[in-house]
Amino acid sequence: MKFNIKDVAKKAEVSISTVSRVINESKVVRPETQKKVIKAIEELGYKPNAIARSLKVKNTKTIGIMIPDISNQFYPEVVRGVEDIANMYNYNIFLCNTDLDDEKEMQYFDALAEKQVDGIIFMGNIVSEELYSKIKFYNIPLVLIGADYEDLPSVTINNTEAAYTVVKYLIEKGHKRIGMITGKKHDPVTGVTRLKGYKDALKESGLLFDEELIIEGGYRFKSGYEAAKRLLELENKPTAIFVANDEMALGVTRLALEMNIKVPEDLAIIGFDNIDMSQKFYPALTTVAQPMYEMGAIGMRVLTKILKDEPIDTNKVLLNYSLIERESS
Amino acid sequence: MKFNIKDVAKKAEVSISTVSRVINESKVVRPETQKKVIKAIEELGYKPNAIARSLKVKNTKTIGIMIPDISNQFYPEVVRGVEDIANMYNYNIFLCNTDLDDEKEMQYFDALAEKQVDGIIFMGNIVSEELYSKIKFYNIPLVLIGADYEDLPSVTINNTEAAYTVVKYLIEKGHKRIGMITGKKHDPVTGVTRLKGYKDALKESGLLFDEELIIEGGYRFKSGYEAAKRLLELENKPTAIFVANDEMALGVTRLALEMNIKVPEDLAIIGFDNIDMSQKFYPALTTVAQPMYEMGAIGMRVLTKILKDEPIDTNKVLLNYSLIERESS
DNA sequence: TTGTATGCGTTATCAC
DNA sequence: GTGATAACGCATACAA
Repeated sequence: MKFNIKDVAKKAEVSISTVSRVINESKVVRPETQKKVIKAIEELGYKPNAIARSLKVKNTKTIGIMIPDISNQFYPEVVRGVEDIANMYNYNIFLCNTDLDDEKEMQYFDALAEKQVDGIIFMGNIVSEELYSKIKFYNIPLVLIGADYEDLPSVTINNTEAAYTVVKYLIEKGHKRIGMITGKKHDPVTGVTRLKGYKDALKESGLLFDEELIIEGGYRFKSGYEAAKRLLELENKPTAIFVANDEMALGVTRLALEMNIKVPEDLAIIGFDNIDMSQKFYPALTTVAQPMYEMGAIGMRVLTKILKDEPIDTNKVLLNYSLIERESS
Repeated sequence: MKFNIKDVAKKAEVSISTVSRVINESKVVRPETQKKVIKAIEELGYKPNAIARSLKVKNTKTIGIMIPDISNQFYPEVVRGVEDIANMYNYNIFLCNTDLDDEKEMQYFDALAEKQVDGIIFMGNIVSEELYSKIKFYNIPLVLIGADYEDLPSVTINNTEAAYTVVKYLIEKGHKRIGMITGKKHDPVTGVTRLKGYKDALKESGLLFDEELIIEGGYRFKSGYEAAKRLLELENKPTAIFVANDEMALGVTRLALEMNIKVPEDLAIIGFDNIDMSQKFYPALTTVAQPMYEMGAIGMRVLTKILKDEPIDTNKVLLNYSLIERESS
């Protein structure tokens, strides 16, 4: 039931080159013969074998996307952006969940390389040196989304500045004790940068930094819930909490609801990411919107340009974030 | 910078067959020569070309997964299940978002077929006849998740029974007027089946069916919100609403919160799916848990069995759902 | 405009 | 235990 180009050639009474030509829409073939061939193709239900083709043409029209975990709220949207653009340019995408695990990242990278992907979209908190040197060695086009490293092409937002904006906004609203639930302290993208923005804003406003108000979170809902509990048990409680991601911020909101704390009157909460649920929660969460779909779409667009050897203006794209004011602040 | 088996052979001073043997861990090769070859491989940083290999061995260790939309709450979890098992058996997966669009489904199917995937995991509300005949014609192993059609292998839950259980539970709690926000009326999996369960429970309890209490929803948050509004504007309001999916049920909850309606005292709400957010929302949502991760994992496991020509007990797997009682009922 | 022949990087069959 | 060599299905340089 599976035919190849030879079968088509025989059926259409032409050579395989001619069949190949009509498949690849070469202009040179006579209309009549083209018709014959197309007829044969349809009658047999023939489909070209992309594997064989790839072997010859040395590209696979396939890219890989490496993300921490598709079942985490944040990533599906960027994957969607990648996919829509990939689809537009006739690429298929390999999905790889790395769980932020170095070893898994290496394994997937190898697998993608062996499967001859034309390029890779990478999301992860850090790029290990080992991975970096592999990327260079095998010379596989790769673009980073949401993180930045060395000379690799990337699309990101300015995290420090965004955090700064948030805290500044809170200060202007009159808050003097502002708590923060951070990402992992050593995480260069959601951890250190956002904390730095927080500190910058405080300093600029002449507020002093109080270590007690900073709690390192673990990104998940529960971790936000528990960090908030600690913050609210302080004698000198914060009147506002800036949380390094929405998932945790929703955990904070949940706790406030349970404890009958009025949001935003008694406690203002601001998150980061603008995940889908942040607007659906009650009260709806004020948050920093990262243009997730766009980050994916633009990342993929950059990749296609690299693949087509088109010149790119910058290989460091910085996208705009925006503070979305909703009910929690 | 890219080497092939020939380069390795030359460097190790053996034939390419020998290199191939060590790569594929054939037992027959002498330890010393094996060492030589491995050394050469490492020195060159050689990676076998999986495309060329596939052409020869006629499998790609690749499967495709077709889902409506990865950025919709429900699917990432099942994709995760698929991926984890796929990974275990050394398969990579092509991700395809179909948006429930027939044409896109066909396009992706063709693309996957051309790329010679070994099998396909399919999620969608219905299987079009055209798609079905293609599946048969090209004879590509495919398993359905969350839906069922003809003789195709599938993994599902008993939707009618689950809906029946929900409504029965509500009736036992004393509710007499129970509203329902359904899926699309013609959707065989979330639409007709769940509505049937609702009707069955009513009938069995001697309650009469009131058309006015049924509203067709559109699956999304907003659609639930608006359907609930209509339900609550009725003179003879329902005291409970059964919603065909969580996303919409959360919309209902949001409305209740805004309208200061006490949940569950004045209005009980029950959803379907047990998406991640349903437990995080306040009040937490009572819902029917579909074992999403398991559906993906088991679906993939069925697929691997088919691919290995192992016997499978049934090609129709029916998984257990469970009613998770939380704060909204 | 069409056909013949070669090779893409592997694996597998057969000798040796 | 190892090495030649013929496929796998296709695209393409070259010949006709």
